[in-house]
This record gives sequence, structure tokens and C-alpha cells, in this order.
Amino acid sequence: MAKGEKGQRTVARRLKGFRDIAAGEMLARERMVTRIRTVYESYGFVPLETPALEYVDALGKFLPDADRPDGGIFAFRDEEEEWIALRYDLTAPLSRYVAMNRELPLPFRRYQVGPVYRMEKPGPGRFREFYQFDFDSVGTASMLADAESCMVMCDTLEALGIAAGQYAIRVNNRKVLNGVLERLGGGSAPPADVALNVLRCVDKLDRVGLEGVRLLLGPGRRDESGDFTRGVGLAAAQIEVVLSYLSLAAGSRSGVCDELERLVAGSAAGAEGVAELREIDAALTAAGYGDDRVAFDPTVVRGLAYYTGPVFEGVLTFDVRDEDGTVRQFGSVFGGGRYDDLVERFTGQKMPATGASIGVDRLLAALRTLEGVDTAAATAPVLVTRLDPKLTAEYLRLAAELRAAGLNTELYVGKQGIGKQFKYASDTGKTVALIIGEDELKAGQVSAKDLRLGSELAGNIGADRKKWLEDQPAQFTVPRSGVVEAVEAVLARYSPK
RNA sequence: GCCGACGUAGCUCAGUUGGCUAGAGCGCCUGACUGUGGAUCAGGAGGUCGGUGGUUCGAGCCCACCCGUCGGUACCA
Repeated sequence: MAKGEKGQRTVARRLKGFRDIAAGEMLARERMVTRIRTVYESYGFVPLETPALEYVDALGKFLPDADRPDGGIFAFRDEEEEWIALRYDLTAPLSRYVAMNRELPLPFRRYQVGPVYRMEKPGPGRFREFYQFDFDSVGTASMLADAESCMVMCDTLEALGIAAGQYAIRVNNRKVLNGVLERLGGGSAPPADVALNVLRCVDKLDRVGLEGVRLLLGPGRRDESGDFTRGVGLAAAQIEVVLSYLSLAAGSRSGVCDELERLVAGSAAGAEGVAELREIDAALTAAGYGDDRVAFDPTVVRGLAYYTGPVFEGVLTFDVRDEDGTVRQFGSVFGGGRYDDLVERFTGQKMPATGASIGVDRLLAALRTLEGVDTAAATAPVLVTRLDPKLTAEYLRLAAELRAAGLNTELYVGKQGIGKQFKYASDTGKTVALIIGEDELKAGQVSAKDLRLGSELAGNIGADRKKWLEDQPAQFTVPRSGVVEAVEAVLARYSPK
């Protein structure tokens, strides 16, 4: 290579927060998506796909008083100078779709899976491109739809192998939060920005604790790193209202409702919120979803500004450890709620809606730390080797025969010798390697090698490799006519159950 | 965005108070072994020490800025 050319080579690089997903994770994700889809469909949700790109106004992300999009999204201008952006969730596109298809039978219940994009700081398990799998019911204000959302979340997590005690669905109602905020304002709702700031503080309860929230609501808080966060500046009496709300004892759903009712006394919004929660409780109880699976939790906020009623989140309650063995806070894997105003933006008409979204990648990462998630990167368990290229026609026949019998089979199409072919088979996760040389051909036989057994036994090879090769304890020869049965027998040793 | 820590082979790291051609383990490749991956042994490849500038006779080491990673914080529709 000529001098200087190296500097002109293109550096292989990848956008921050984006990632390549290789076979092992890809296959695991597909299995997971299939299971989730099965649950969603069992409730009658139907699929929808929408474009990854939307006009920014459809996403509702123009900065106030500015002609350009809010930060946090990937946006650019098209040739007509219109702002276009990658979707940051699947809910806004759904709203746009419903607004454009007014003839849809209501309630419209759809599911959708796909990548969404957010220009935020990436972290472990947090990416700028990630998969969400949503289900929503549009066009009904009934709490039955919200209760069902909780049921779907339970069924989904359990279908993914997370047992009833290993997760919790937590439910709250924005209207109850608004009721509390009204009490701060002496009976009327406080200014929107103050309300938002208070909710943000409440949302941080699990991270900063009750005392942290107290500081954040008041003068501000300095964290361990010395960083100072400005407080909301509420009066002491107001802070006490919020804290007493947050200190509500967790209990049965109906018990939480009783306590909430007292706390928001005098607030119409608050009373309505509690009434809605009672409806959800009744539906869940009738359907057999008890407090152990779905709990009412006054501390649940969900950051999304567009939620108008019940909000829910699904959290994992078992410890998630990374490779170092350190316990990692996994946060919520499921999130959702009611958003009654989102479609109205387009149509001017009421179109209540509710639903939830599962973070596919995040949950997959958590699940991989549990047992039982298959991360094998192979799609075919069988490799037909090519010991003698002159016999390729025979190898092609053999491979076709195995496929016809329903066995995924790869024919080695590389150019290396048999030794390398075995290494390739083992590196690509094959379970069985098949060999036909002149000997087998003459005898009407096929040699089969159990590669996994071979690996297990490899420790015993010892010094006398010659003898080991002669014995080949993991290898055996069968009549050509019985090759399918022989391969199936080996695979059966390793198939689950 | 802000604060802090850290960037040395594919991976995990070592590298004395600045001093010759920058090391190890694992992995990878090749051979012993052209009908056998995994054992063993022998060899080999792979680094602009994150980048740029500066201090110095001399910088992986010191200084500045930049980039990246991690942690915290803010934001999270």
C-alpha cells in the first residue's frame, strides 16, 4: 500500500448511542417479540406499521415560540425546508394515523413494534435507537381499557418467563396528582411550570429519597458529586402536603384508594382520579389480577407530559447484575397510561386513548441475566462438511435431504480443509458435523460427529492425540439411509425439555 | 448540558521519581497433524500508548485543549 494512503482510508465508526446487533441477540430478540405479539394478539390487538420519519409538528415537538424542533430528537429539513424527525415513540405516530383514518371502527386496538430514536445521553442499557413494542386502545374512555392494559402487561411479563413475584405493575392516576397539586395552590391548580417541577421532584423519590424530595421542593439540593440542583421553592406547608402524600403506606388497592380519597378531599379532579382507580381495581379483581401483581402506588408519575389519567409502569423486582456482579437498577421495562388529548390535536374532536409500551432491548438485557434465555447465535445445527470437493454433488444431495426432513443444514461453502471445517462448525455453534469421504461413499454410510460432546470430552485428550483421533468417541458412522434419524437423535440430546 | 474519574494489542491489564527497538496473560493466525475443531508443543501477526499542540536533550508518564468511555446530576415528549 502506497505511503500516505493509510491516512485516506475511511475510519470504520458508528454513531454514539447506536449499535450493531449480532446474531445471538437478534435471534433472542425475535423470540421475545414473538412471545409478546402472541399475548397482544390474544387480547385482539392488530398490527400497524408507520414510517420511522414524521413531520415534526405531528410529533408535537416544536419549541414554544421558536420555529425549530425541541432538542432531544433527530431532526433535519427536507428539500422544501420542512422539519422532519425520527419518531421518538410510537404513540404520536399512532395519534397521527388515527386522525388520518377517521373511519376506523372504535375502539381501535393496535400493536406496533419498531425502533424509536432519542438524542439523549446514552448509558448502559440506554441507547439512542431502541425497540419499543406498544399496544393501545384508541376511542374509549372506559377504565376497562386501562385495567386491560395492566392485565396485558402482567400476561406479557409472565409469558417472557418472569414469575408473578419477580415483577410489579404499579398504577397511579394523574388526576390524583393534580388533586394534590390543587391543594398546594390553595384549591386551584398551580401554574403549569410549577406543577411540572413538582412532578419531577416526586418522580425522583426512588433515587433521592424523601429528604431529597423535601430539599428539591424547597431550597434545592446538593448531591454527593457537589452538584447543586435548584429547588422549586415551595413553602414549608406546601412541602408537607406533598410529603404526606408520598408517605402513604402501600397496601391493598382499595386501601390506597381510601387514603388517597382523604388526601385529595375537596378537589374535583382528585376525586375523579380516585373513582377511576376504583373502577380499575374492580375490573382487575374480577379478572383475577390481585394486589400482588398490580398495585396502586401514589409515587408513580411517568415523565410524559401528555398523560391525562391513569399511568402505569412495570418494574422488575429481582436483582439484575452485570458482568462484574454489581447490582444494577433496572428501572421500568413497561410504561404507559391514558392520553385523552393527543388525537384531538389533529382533529379537534375528543378521542380518548390508553396503552402501554415495553422496552424490548432493556427487558432483553435484564432477562439475559436470568437463566433460560437462549443466546445461541446459530440457526442451523447441522454442517455438511466437504472432505473431498469431488464429491460435492453428494454433499448437495445430503444437505437437501436433511432440509427436506425439516433439519436446518448448512453446507460448507468455504475453501479450507476438513480440520478448518470442524473448527468453523464449532465456532458457528453447530451441533452436528456430517462427513462423507470415499470410504463412507463406498460403504453407503455417513459419519456424524457430535460437536458438543466432543467439546465436553476434549479435556481427556491427553498426550496421545493419535489414539484420540482413532477412537473419536464423539463420532459414529451410520447407514446413509438412516442419517436423518441419527442427526435427530443427537439434536434431541440438547433440545430443551 | 454540568461535575468528576479514566483512555496502553481483539479482551483484561503491567509499565519504577520522564531515559534504549512498549510488555504479559487470554484470544487470534500458522505449523507439528494434507480424513477431524477442542488437549499439548513450537512459531507468528497485531500498538501513530485516544487525538492535537506544548514543556523537555528526551514524553506512555508532565501541562492545555479536543474526542471517547464510565459514574453522578439535569433532561427524558
